[in-house]
Amino acid sequence: MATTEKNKTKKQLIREAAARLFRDKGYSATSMRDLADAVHLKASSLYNHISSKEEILKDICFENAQRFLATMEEVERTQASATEKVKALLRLHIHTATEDITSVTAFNDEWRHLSEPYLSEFKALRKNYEGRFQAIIEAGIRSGEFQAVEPAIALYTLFSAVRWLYDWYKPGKKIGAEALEKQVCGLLMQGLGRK
Amino acid sequence: MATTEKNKTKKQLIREAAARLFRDKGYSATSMRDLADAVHLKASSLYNHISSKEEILKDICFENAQRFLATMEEVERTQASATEKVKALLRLHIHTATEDITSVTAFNDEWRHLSEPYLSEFKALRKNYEGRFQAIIEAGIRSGEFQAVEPAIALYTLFSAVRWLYDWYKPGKKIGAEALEKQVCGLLMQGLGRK
DNA sequence: CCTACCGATCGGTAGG
DNA sequence: CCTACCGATCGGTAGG
Repeated sequence: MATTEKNKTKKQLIREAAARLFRDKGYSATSMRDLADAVHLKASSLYNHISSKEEILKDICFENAQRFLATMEEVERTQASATEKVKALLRLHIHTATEDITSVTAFNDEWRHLSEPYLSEFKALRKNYEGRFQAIIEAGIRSGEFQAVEPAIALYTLFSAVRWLYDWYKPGKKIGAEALEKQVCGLLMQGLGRK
Repeated sequence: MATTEKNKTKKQLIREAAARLFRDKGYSATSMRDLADAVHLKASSLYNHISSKEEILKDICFENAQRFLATMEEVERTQASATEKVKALLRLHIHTATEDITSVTAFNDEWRHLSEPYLSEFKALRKNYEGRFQAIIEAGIRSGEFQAVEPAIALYTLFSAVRWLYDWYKPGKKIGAEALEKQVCGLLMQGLGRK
């Protein structure tokens, strides 16, 4: 029905405006009045499209978690080397950080404002993803592709190394998306020092 | 006077409890009642020691900024190679993240809740530090010590690569502070891939 | 250091 | 989709 379609669109608009506000001010400092202003509604009208502030956060967090896990599944199924697998995941992180406004919320700390049982559920998904990422790193160390680092340290260093992108990479930047991925991957895989 | 000494101590206790709460819940989600509970006072009694919630944030942010700039000054004065300078700064970041509870607030995004003119002032200090860090990276590229990466990309990658430490490095961990610094520095300078 | 309390703002609902 | 409004909670003050 047309009404359903329209509602869906509006809900999507609200969600994206919310993601932008959560990124800029944080979840707690974003009021429903702020969000309403951003989509040119009164606060009470938001509730025709969403059921609560937390629902927005929850949807954003879990949608992103599912997307990352789906890519992990794909990467695991390939017969690529550990190096190629890590690079593929890094590219996913970089690409998402620069292209999807909602990903920042899900990965740069706002998920902690989820209440139970969502908080535990989200943390479990996150831990699952991290564990599988770490397994790839461990396989790479065993195969001799990677240096003999502590896998957990490597995992979290890679993870957070790309966390600045969301507020640095603006459309106006001279560097292209591909060049950015190449530089960051290169830096993390080869290091800053010259060979 | 004894009273002054006592007040100072209590103020320090409040500040540390605040830093812990800001880290765990974020600045906005931390209420003065939360903070009062943490130091076993009523909310109104906090105001005998501090003048506002934002004052605590402001003090934490600027104190950390000054400390980082002071170390930058020291590092710049040495005649060390770019590699040694970058390592010294990385060690500062790693050490601070694991040892000083207040540093998280200043560097992991809570500073954005400062109001003007403090916000602009803090951002200027931050930009100053980043510019000087980037100059060291540029010198290292010119001298041939570093790969020919985009300096800004290298800067922010190093910067955020250590941002996970504050919630991972707990006293119970088996890895020592020195080993941690060595591993993270090694990873960022040499990369994950084997030579 | 506390009790008592302030106006402002919060997320959300009622009712049309 | 709006006006009108709810109880709860916010940062902070008065006064002792």
